[in-house]
Amino acid sequence: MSNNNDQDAVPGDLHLIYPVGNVLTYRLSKLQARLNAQAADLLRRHGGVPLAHWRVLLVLSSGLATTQKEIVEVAAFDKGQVSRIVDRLIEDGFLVSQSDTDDKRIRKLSLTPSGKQMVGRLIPLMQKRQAHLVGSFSDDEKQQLFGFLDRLDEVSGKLSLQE
Amino acid sequence: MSNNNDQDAVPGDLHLIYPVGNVLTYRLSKLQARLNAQAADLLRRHGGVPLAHWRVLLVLSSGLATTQKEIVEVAAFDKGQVSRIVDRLIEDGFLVSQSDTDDKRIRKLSLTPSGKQMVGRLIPLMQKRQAHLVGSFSDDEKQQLFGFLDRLDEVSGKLSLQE
DNA sequence: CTGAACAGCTTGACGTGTCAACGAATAACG
DNA sequence: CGTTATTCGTTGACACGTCAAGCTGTTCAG
Repeated sequence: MSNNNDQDAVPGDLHLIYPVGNVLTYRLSKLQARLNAQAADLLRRHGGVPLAHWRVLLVLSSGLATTQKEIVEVAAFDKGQVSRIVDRLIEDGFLVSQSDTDDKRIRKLSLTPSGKQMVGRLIPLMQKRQAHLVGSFSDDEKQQLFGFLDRLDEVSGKLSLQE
Repeated sequence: MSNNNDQDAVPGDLHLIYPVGNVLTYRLSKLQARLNAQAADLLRRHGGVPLAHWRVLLVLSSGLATTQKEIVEVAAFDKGQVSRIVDRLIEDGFLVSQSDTDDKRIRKLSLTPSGKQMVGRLIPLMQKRQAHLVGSFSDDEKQQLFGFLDRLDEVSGKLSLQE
């Protein structure tokens, strides 16, 4: 509270803010960037698809979703993005859709042989990667890490601070 | 390895992969998304700039950088992105650049009064947010969390796994 | 001094993510 | 029934991020 002299606190050369790298959000941001780059690289080198496409394929191949709505629910993706990615995956021959249902809005999605082949080929690599990532963590530590993430998830939603 | 029967392992309905939400990278991805949304929201509601612009302004205001090269080094941003963002910030009147140096390639950047005012106004809010985020963490836990992130940083670089 | 190497920055192309407006189909309500 | 609300999906607009090619200016070898 009391923003009385907030901008008085800004002389010529400013705040001596935290060194950026120590701020949680920057750390997470950078880590995420590196992880994404690593995954994208792995996918690219093995003739795969872009990362976001892969994630959609994975969800579909797992059987947890067969429609775009379900993909959105299961994986918390944006429905617009999913719509476009599904289009691309169909163009690329990895998916097919049948609107056969009695609900004509719905696209029932399924992998083509080519799509299954791609997923089957990449899954072992991606699993190996996951193992590599958490490999140095004991079960206890994993537990703790995920607990921390859970707690951050909670506070990352509500931010009352006045308005 | 031995992809002998990878696609044999892909019947009609597939692998029963991990439930997505338990995979580290998905968790981080989602957390990051929420944190970004929260920050962007805060900035928007207080008449601020887009998140990426804010990050550039913050680095400049901290005195840790006065050129684009330095911004890139300090904050690990992409130089292309920084170039464009700086352009925008100049257009928007938050920054000025002088190429006065004896090296004519360099843009020396500095905040305008308007820029300083904006930063001065938003910094307390963003600090409050950071405090909110790590508020429930004891010093010990913070230590641990950052330790975990460090370890993940390490393994997020090298991925030998054959090729 | 001149040419090759390099440094700072710009630009293009593309992928990722988010939001909001919209269309079409279905469901719900009177 | 028919109107209204809701749902699934599409589309446009924009911000974010990454990579590589290209420019201009500087440095350094010869």
